[in-house]
Amino acid sequence: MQETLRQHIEKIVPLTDEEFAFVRSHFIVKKFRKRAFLIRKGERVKYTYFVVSGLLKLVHEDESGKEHIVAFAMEDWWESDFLAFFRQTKAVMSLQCIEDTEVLCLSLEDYQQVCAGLQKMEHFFLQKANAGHIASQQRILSFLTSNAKERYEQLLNRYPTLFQRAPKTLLASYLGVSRETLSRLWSSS
Amino acid sequence: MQETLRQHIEKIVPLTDEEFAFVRSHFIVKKFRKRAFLIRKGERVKYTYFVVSGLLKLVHEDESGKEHIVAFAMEDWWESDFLAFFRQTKAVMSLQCIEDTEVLCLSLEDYQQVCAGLQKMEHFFLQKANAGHIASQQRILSFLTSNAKERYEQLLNRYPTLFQRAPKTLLASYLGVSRETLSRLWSSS
DNA sequence: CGCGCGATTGAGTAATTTCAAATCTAGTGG
DNA sequence: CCACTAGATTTGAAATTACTCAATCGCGCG
Repeated sequence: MQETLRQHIEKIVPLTDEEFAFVRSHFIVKKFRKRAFLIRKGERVKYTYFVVSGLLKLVHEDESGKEHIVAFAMEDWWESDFLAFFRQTKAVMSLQCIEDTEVLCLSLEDYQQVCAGLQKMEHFFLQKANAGHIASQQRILSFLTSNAKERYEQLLNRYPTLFQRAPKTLLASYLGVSRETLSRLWSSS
Repeated sequence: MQETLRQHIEKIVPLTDEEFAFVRSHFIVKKFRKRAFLIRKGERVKYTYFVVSGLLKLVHEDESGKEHIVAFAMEDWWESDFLAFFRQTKAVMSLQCIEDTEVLCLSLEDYQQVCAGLQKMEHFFLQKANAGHIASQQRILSFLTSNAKERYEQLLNRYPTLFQRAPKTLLASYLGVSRETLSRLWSSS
């Protein structure tokens, strides 16, 4: 399982065994069952998570109790309520398992120690943060320029397995339309 | 003008005069008139920009020629077509002046040299990238959970000067509604 | 076999868009 | 200082799109 992490990091920065051991020592492994919460809104956000296997949803609940999916997270993704994590405030969103999931957990303190102890890792996280920023901007762009059907196709192109792994209701929530509308768009293509 | 940059950086990492001189030496100053383009879609993206003064829009044009505003950039903001900048590919978006604007330009090579030459600066950019990622996620969240009127109020709360500085058509485009709809929401509050 | 969850379908309603026309405003030249 | 024009904003009305709520369908699991 730690091999997943190592390969993931080495796509960006090569590590010696010793260096990886140092990095690895700051993470702890956790396993969660389907429907379990890694982060609950209102609570403190202890970790940022690297997903080894499984599928998660980052959701925000509005005043009327409706759920909105801000992001999915699958193998090789980092996820958290980043605002709450970095600022050490209460979570605004929840992070919940769609499937049984295994993650590597990194606390803010450990994150800082890894960055401070190994210059390469700060570089790695910079690359990841930039990639995350870019990905979010792409998603904003798709909200502005594409209708729900096009967004649906883009999503499935990028992450074909989601179609099998997540109920359509959740995909609709991610795309920002009702499940009924998604269903209708679906049949009309 | 370079003082603006220094203060901006020192909000996150303190710099000696010498260190700042090193950083500063990698930027070049440019001034643009209202309506001028810093980045044109289809062209190479040479720089990431730090806005010293003025106001910019990052826009994407869809197939039908309609403009969509991905982001505004004002004093103290960093902006670029980051995907194209980091990957050194053709711009998908354009960056254009809404007002006369002064920027500090940083090429990818200089960006890397600054990071490599001064650990603190890599740390600075990491903080900025994380902040940018978080801000984009907040915007996605507002698309999912708020209607156009609420998004409009949130925008004006966060950036009150935009109301004076940008034509309403552009605000509408940023919010993802037609200018007519924005006008109507506006009068009904 | 029947229960329950997810997905679909239908009908009516609400919100948004589009296109067109009317207003308003700031800056310019006379 | 005023009239004029270009750009920005507002308003109106019809058409489209998406939403809600309710009912139905389909399928896997106990």
